[in-house]
Amino acid sequence: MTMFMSTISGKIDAKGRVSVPSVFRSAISAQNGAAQSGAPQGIFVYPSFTENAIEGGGHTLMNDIGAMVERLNLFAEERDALAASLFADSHHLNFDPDGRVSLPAALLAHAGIEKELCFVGMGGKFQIWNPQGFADFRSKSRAMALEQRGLLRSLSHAPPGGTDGSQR
Amino acid sequence: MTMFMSTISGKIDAKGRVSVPSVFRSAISAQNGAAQSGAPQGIFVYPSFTENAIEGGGHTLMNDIGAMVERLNLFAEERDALAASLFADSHHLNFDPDGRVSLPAALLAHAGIEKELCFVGMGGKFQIWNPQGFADFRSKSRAMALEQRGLLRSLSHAPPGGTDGSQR
DNA sequence: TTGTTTCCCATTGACACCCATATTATCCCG
DNA sequence: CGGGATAATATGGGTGTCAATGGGAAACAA
Repeated sequence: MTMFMSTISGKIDAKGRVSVPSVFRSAISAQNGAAQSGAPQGIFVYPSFTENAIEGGGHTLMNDIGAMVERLNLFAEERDALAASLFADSHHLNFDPDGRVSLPAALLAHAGIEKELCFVGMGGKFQIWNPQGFADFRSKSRAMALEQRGLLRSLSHAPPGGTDGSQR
Repeated sequence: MTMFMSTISGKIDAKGRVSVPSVFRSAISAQNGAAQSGAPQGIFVYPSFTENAIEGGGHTLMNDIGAMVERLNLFAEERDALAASLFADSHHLNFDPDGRVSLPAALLAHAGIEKELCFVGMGGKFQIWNPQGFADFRSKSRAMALEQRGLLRSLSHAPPGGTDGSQR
């Protein structure tokens, strides 16, 4: 399975375009099953619920979110409300012939992005951050991850590191 | 199963390339199931959480980590933080036709590597160290191992390649 | 018109591929 | 057992290709 990883910085040009890193584009075509030549290529993006960042991914990501909503045992009203809040702020962005997209102004505002930004791989999805904002988030995350090391270790039934127990 | 073992030194050339020792490459193709002709070759690397070293391995290593995150039943916030810590600093590095890779500058900085480095086998994964840093780490490990002699003795019937880290 | 979006092309720079050489390991033969 | 030949690896460097980025021209909207 192909996953989004690494952190790649970029910037928005005078026309509001951003290059989606090529490694991310490959991951997306893998997700979308690049088979269909005429298949609509591009990414889905929406504001992160918990952070000041933009979140995005390929088709499968949006499908998973839809499936999750369906699976929840909610009254029709509640489900509609949830679906609305999930999808209302979501956008499908097409690649231009050079693999660039134009991020909607509302999303840029939510993430506090002016010109500089960075793409952050998170496995099944990715996020787009204001570089400074991500630096802050990262140090917080690292602290949390360290606290959770025991939890991580107990969950990995087949730790790759053998007997030494050190898990990253 | 083939595992990473022994310590091999190398250096970074003017273009930032390093030869991955051939014994490690063999171990990796074994891990990746070299069968697949089109299988993506290369290594996954990320900064060690606990040491000033780079850590790496084959596909299975990253798959295990991904599966681990999937299995976590956390609040979105915690999960994102964890995923960011795990994936944002991870990189997939392709081999050039001669088995070399280019280590990202951020990782080199984390490990304090300029030109000289050494690959250290750790069973299911390996580490890349600044040679001096590893020497220091090893003497510390040895001291610790001595203190734990009782523990070692109780493990003496375990498979070789244990926790003492002595190689070469 | 004016502004916005989409496509296309040009430049730059990084990286991948290829080849050449040096060093080491392995094996065969004398 | 030693010498030499052969293969495999490590390392250095030249060059072509591709990704990123900026800007211009054509389609489209208001």
